[in-house]
Amino acid sequence: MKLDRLSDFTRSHRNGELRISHAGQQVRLLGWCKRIRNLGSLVFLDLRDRWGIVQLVADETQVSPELLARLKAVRSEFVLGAEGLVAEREQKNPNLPTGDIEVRLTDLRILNTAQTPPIPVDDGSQEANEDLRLKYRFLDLRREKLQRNLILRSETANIVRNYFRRHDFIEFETPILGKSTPEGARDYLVPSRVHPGEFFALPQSPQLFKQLLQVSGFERYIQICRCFRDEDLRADRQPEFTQVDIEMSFVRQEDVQGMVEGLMVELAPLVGKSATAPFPRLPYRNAMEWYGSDKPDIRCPIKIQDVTALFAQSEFNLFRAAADSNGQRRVRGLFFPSETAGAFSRKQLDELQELAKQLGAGGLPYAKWGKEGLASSFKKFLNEEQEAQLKAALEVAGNGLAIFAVGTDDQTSRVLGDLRVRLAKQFGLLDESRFEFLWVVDFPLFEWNDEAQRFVACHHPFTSPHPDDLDLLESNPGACRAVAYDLVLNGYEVGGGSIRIHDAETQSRMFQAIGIGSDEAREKFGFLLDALSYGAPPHGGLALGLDRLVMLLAGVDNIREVIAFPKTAQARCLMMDAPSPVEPKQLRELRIQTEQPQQYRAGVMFFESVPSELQAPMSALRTLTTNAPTSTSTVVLDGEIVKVETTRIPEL
RNA sequence: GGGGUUGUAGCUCAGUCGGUUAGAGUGACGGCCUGUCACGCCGUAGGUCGCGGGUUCGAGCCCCGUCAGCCCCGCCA
Repeated sequence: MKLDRLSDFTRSHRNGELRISHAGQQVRLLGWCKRIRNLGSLVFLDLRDRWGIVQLVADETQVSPELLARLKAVRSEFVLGAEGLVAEREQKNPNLPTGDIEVRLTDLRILNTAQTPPIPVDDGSQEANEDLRLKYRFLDLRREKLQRNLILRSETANIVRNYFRRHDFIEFETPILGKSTPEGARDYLVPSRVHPGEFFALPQSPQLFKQLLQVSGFERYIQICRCFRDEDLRADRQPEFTQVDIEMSFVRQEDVQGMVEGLMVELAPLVGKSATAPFPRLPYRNAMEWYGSDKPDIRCPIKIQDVTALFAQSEFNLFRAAADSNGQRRVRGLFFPSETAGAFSRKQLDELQELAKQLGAGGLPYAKWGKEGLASSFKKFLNEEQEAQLKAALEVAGNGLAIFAVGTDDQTSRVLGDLRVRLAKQFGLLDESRFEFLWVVDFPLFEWNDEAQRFVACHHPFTSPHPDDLDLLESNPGACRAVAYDLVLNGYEVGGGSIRIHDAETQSRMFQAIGIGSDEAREKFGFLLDALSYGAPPHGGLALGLDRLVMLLAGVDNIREVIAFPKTAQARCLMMDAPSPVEPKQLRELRIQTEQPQQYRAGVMFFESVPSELQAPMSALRTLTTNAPTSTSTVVLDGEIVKVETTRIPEL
C-alpha cells in the first residue's frame, strides 16, 4: 500500500479533547485506528491517540468514492491523519467523553499500515498472557491501562522532584560503574577492558556516594536513580529498579521522617486518596509481635495474641510443650470475627493448612465458632472453662475463626503474618481502598547469619547504632538496636532509611562487629573511613522504592505494570531477548573465558561450542537458523565453532 | 537452589474414562449492509496440542525429562 506523507499536516486538536463546543470546526487529527465499523456505504472509525478516542465518519453521499475506498482499506492500528468537520452526532455515546460529536471526514492520510497485532491492543479485550505482552511490549504499552500507569509514574516523579527542590535539596548523579563491596545483595558486575580481570559493580544503591556528599557539605541530596541487585525476583522486585534516594545533614530520625511524610501527603491526592501526617510509629518488636511482619498491613486491625500460658496445664501435648519451653516456643493465634470465617468448611480449612505448611508450619490448629458452636482441631482438650479463657484471650465475641501457630517467634510470625492479611482480605476485614502509612522503627542493628556464622547488618553497615545500645556493639550485638526506619504502606515496604554513622571510630567498630577486620575495612572502605575523619556532619536519609510506590498508587499488585520495559521472573527481557551471548572477540578483549560453552538461543534451538570438524555445516546451519519458524534472534556464528543440540539438525 | 501452577488456532480458552476427522468465542480474510460505537448477517482460511523421550493396539489426556511464563520459600545490607 502506498503511504501518505505527513508533510504539512499538523494536528489541530487532541482526539480526547473534542467536545460539542467544537462543533462546526474543521480539525486535523492524528492517531491509530482502534476499530473500524464498515456498514457498506457508511463507515465509522475510532481514532485513538494518547489523549483519547474520537469517532470519524464518512458516508457515500458526502465524500468522494476515492476517500471512502481509502477509508475502507484501513485496518486496526493503521496510523492515520484525518481532516474533517466536527459535528453533533445523530446518536450519542454516553460511554465516551467525545461521545456527543463525530468528525465528518473530508480527507484521510494513511501514514502507515500495520500487521494484525499478535496481542489485543484493545483495553476491552481479555489481556494476553504475560510472556506475549512482554515480547510485544511496544504494543502492550499502547493500551490505555499501561499508558495510565506510566503517566502516573511520570507525575509521581515530577511531584517528587518539585517537592525536594522546594525544600532545598540538590539533585545529583552518582556513578553507575562502581565498586563491589561485601555485604548486601549479589552485584551485577561489569568487566573492565583496560584493567583485565577487574570489574565494576553496578550500584545496589548510591549509599556511600550520598553520604560522601554530606561530608562535602551539600546538606540535602536527592537522586531518582536506578539500582541493580542480582537476586531472585518477586512480583514486587525487579533486577533493576528505581529509588528516590535522599540524604540530609544535621538531622535526627524525626526530621527525615517528617520530610518524607510531607511528600506522601502530596502524592496521595494523585489517585484520589489522602494521607495524614504524622504517620504512626511502630517499634519493630511490636510489629513482629502484633502483626508477625516487619511491614504490617494495618488496614486490618486484627492482632496476633500470645496464648501460650493458657495451655500450661493442657493435655494437648503440642501446645503444652511450647508452654514448657521457657519462652523458646510459643503458641500464638489470630481471631477473625466474621460469619464467613465461622462458616469456613472443612475443605477450606484443609487448603488453609496446606498454605500454612508451605509457610513452614507443621499444621494449622484452629478453633471455629459458628452455627454449631465450637469446632476445633483440639476440641477434645478444651473444657468449658478453657474455651472461655481462650475466647477471652482472643477477644472472641460472636462467630469467627481462630488459627494458631506453635514454634519459635520466627516460625509463628511467618505463618500468622501471612495468613493474617490473606484471610482478612478473604473475610472482608481489610478495607482495600484505604492508604495506611506507618513507620516501623527500632530495627535490630544485626541479625545472625547461619550460613556465614556471624552477625550481618540488618539494614546496612553504615547504620548508626541506637545511642543507648552503643556498649552492646561488642558485648551483645544481637540486642543492639539501630536508628533505622522503614516506611510501610498497605503491607509493602516502600522505603527504608537510617541515621548513619558519622565518625570513623564507630564505623570501625561496626565493621569489626560484622567480621570485617581493619585491613579489609581499609581496603574496601578506606575512602569512607577517610571521609569520616575529615569532619563528617551527623547525617541520615532514606530511599523510597519508586516502582513499588507507583504500583500502590496505581492500585496494581505487580511492579511490571508500572515499568515500561520490565524483566521476567528469570531476569530476562523477552522483547530484546537479553541477556544474550556476545561475540567471541568481545570476550577476548575482556579476557573472559566462559566456563560453559556459550549457548546460542535462536527460537527454540540451542547451539553450543564444539570441535572444529563440525565447522563445515555452518552455512547450512545459518540458513536453518534464519528460516526457523519461531526464530526471533539473530545468531552470530562468525568464526565460532558450533554444534546443534536439538534433533532438528540431523534433518539437514 | 526448592515448591506450586500454566503451556491446545493470531489471541482467550474448552477438550469427559486414553478411542472416529481436536472444538468454541474472538481476531483475520472475503461478501452483504446508511447511524454504528464489542455493529449485524453470510462465508472462508487457520493446529509441531511448548519441546524430547517413554508406556500403550492407540496419547492433547498417563509416566519421565526439558524449556518458557506466573506465584511463593530461600535470597533481596
